Amino acid sequence: MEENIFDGFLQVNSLFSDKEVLRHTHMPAKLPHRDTEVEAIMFNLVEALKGNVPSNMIIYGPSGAGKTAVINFICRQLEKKGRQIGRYVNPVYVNCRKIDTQYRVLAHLGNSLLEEYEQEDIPFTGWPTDRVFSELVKRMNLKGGVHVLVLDEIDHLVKKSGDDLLYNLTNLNAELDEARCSIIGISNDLKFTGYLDSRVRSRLGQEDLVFKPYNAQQLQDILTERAEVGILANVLSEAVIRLCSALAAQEHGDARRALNLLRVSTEKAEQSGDVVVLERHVRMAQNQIECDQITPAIAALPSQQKLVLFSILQIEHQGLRNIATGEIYEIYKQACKHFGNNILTQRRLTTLLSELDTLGIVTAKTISRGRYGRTKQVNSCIPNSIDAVKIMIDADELMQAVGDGNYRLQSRL
DNA sequence: AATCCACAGGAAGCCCGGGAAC
DNA sequence: GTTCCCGGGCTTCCTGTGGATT
Repeated sequence: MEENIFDGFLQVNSLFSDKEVLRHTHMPAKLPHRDTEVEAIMFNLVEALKGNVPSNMIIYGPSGAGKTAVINFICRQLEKKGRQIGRYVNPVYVNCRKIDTQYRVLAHLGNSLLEEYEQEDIPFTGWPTDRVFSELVKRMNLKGGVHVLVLDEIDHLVKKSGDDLLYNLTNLNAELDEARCSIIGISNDLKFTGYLDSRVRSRLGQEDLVFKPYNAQQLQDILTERAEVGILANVLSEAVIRLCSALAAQEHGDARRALNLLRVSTEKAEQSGDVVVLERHVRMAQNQIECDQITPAIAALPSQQKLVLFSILQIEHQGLRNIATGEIYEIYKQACKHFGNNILTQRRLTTLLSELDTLGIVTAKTISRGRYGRTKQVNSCIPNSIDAVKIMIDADELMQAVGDGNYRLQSRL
């Protein structure tokens, strides 16, 4: 038979029985260690099934604490039950990190109510916002019932574009006569209501719920349960599961991270032709996950942001750490000249720097050096195994300029 | 205790491209 | 076509500030 490059890989015996189960997007039939949270939310949302309006809620908790999973789980059940008993309950989920302006959230909500009425799509731009809003009201009234609006990562939207949207949405019930709605906000930031107008705060935060991060033991339970379904028997030792749980527990109890770790570790074992997962596979997986996250993030950076990162790396290349904003700006200007880019203001650079910080590519801590002023103290956090400069240059036409720039920091000579 | 550095980061506004409405 | 609106990227102008130094 003719040889094919896939042959060797096909013959490898998979260690998985169902890999999907190990993805965080997979919805298990029950959610371990979240009983009280599920109950609290259900207790409120059951009002929708009785024809009343549930209270608005805010749900807090760090990433990977199961907030989104719990809400999605309940919403599915809610919708199903509603259909069974002939009450129209319509949960709509919006991720405010992806859909991050007032206009787009309203348009998304409006378009999710489209199907049966042959209305037009609300265009992604063009209309005045208040027209989108009244169109949304119209459609909700046409549908009737109770609409449960889930706004995930709501703190992100509020920080970016203020609380106008929430002001309007919490006022929705005053505009609706044939339908009712209630709002569930999900936030990573415990202090996020501080950014809200007091009226919005009181209307939105009728009920709060805080998700605590999972501890190592709870993560272990979650992993064990998923592994029973997703991974073949005798592939995993208890020690491996305990290690994955412990590592993820250090990362503020992130269940998503724990699942990834377990899945990738098993993949690593599979690739090395082993039939059991060992501790070293977990270490490999940890590395892999880190690289997988950061490489595309760097490649996808806008050119100007690449130049900022490039400047930081140039300075670090000279063996310096804890770089000040002014120093970065100095090198950044040289880099712009070298690559023939226009130079942005230092104010703009500050913002770009903060964005790199939130992306987790650098850490930028504002410190005071007393008489020598306040500044950000910047360090890159890219693992050594990644050649960030090469990634950026490969991914960007504007950075293909030839020759070595000779970057010098006057201030530290 | 007062000063003062080197910035942080908010506010407003400009310009542009994309699109709707008239 | 003109005129409206949104949002992103950016500049300008500005006020605020922690703590070493005076």
